[in-house]
Amino acid sequence: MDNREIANVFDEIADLLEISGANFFRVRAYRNAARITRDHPVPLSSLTTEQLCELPGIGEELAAKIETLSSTGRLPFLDELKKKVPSGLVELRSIRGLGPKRIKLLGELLEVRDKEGLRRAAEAGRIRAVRGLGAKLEEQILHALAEPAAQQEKRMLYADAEPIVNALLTHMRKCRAATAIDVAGSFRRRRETVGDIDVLAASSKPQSVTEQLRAYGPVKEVLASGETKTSVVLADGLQVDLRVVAPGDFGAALLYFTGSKAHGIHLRKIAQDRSLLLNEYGLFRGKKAIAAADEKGVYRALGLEWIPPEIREDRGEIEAAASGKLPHLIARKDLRGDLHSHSTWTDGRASIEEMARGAARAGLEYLAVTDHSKRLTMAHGLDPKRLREQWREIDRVVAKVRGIKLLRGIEVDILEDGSLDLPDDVLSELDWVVASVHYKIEQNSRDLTRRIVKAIGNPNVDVLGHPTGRLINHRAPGHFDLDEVLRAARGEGCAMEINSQPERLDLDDVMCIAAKRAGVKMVISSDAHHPNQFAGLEYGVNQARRGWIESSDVLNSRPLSKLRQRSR
DNA sequence: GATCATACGATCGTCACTATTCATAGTGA
Repeated sequence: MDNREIANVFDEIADLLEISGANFFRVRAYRNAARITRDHPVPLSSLTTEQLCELPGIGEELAAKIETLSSTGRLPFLDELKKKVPSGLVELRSIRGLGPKRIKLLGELLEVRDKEGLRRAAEAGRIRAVRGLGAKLEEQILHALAEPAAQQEKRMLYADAEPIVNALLTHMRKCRAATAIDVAGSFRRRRETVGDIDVLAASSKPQSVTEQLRAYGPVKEVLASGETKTSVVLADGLQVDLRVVAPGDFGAALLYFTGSKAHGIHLRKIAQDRSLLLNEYGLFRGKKAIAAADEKGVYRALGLEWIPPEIREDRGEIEAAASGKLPHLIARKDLRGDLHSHSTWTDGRASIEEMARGAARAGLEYLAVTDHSKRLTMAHGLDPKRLREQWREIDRVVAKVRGIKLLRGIEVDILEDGSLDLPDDVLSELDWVVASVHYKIEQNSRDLTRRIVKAIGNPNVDVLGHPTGRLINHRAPGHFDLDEVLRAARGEGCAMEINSQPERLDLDDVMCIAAKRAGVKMVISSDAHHPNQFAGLEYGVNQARRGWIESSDVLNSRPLSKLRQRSR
């Protein structure tokens, strides 16, 4: 089992323990372990018991469970737990108003086992009869059960949320009573998906700000609305949480609501160690606020440099900030070129000339035209003959379009046995070769690892394209031994792509950290199929920043002359 | 379940909002 799978087991245990009424802190220990496991850049199966116990939050008990899972892929403890708790109860957590206590109660008193049982109980009016519950909750439950299932769970892609957030902020900023309006939460941390939108306002008249949100056109439903806190649901299903604080508290509140949760908890612990109290209103010594108005001031008062939101995940950034060793995260302006793009020669929607002009408009100095190879028949992949014809077209565009250099490239398919879809003599004539897996990605880990390592070993290959092949919310990442692939990439001087397509963002943040540790260079690519997709490089940069990536880690932050000088 | 450290047993983040029991428990963030 790899780290992700172990993390999923710990989350499952936490879910089951929670509704079986276990100690709250025991549940939290499992959730914490899940996070640590998921975030760890090295396979836990490669660590000794002592090394596992050194991880903060992992003790003897959890270390033993990690070892059992790594070696056998099973955990008797989980199997036992599953026998005791009906699995249908877990999904009731997605219903607003139902937490562990009430679910346990419903299970015991009304013999509810799943959503269907809950529906029957609610329709029969048996929920309102339970002491502590009432008619309001019963209505709320029926309302939630009537929602289409698809809308309930999925997190929205960052790129899809972006225009919604921008429109919302524009509306909120029209409110005169607010001196500042900003977005916090996972959106501010630039996570690849967002669950809800946290909006923070500074105002001495919270009522006016609350009214501004409630009057927003797209608001479909008001979930809760108090003096300083309001939650609404927009027509597209996205939840918005508004918090209003006094202008003097804005920095502390922004820090608090940006999260992540783990980052905040760690900061508050540092505050405690210094006999201070940190909450959303400020950093206090006794009753005296020593910092609150701006984020930088709060970090400074805790002895820390300001930490960019993208890396606030408690993955070592606080220790780095304490010792002045924060990374200088890459920015969009650092990118000088784009090394993955398509044209109408295969599945792109614009000509090479249009793509070249679009790249120039996006401020890029060079662009690799990397259409598909012949195996990808549905994209009309190129064979050697058509590829050579394409070079003449590239030469024609180079002569015509100023301000951008074009590279002859290919996105060559990695075939099932790890060989490439074009002969070496053709590949060796190209300026830039992206090698990608496009089919049979679901093969077992051993075969997929061998396949990728073999492709990386071809000296013509410059970068591994969208390494895991995942599509967020649609296709799970391919299963391979990341360590082994990174070792091969390091040895062969092959880079890893960070694909900027919003549903790919592949490598993900944790894998970026692993690649950097392994000494592998990266390439942030648009994979643009249309000129308007060069703007999407921003999403790849976001992901890279979340993965602690600096300009020096990224090949296409170099000028073209330096890119070509790299040694293999 | 992990961590700290009067080395066994206490502590683990904090706060707003809602519903119902109208002072408190549960939830959600």
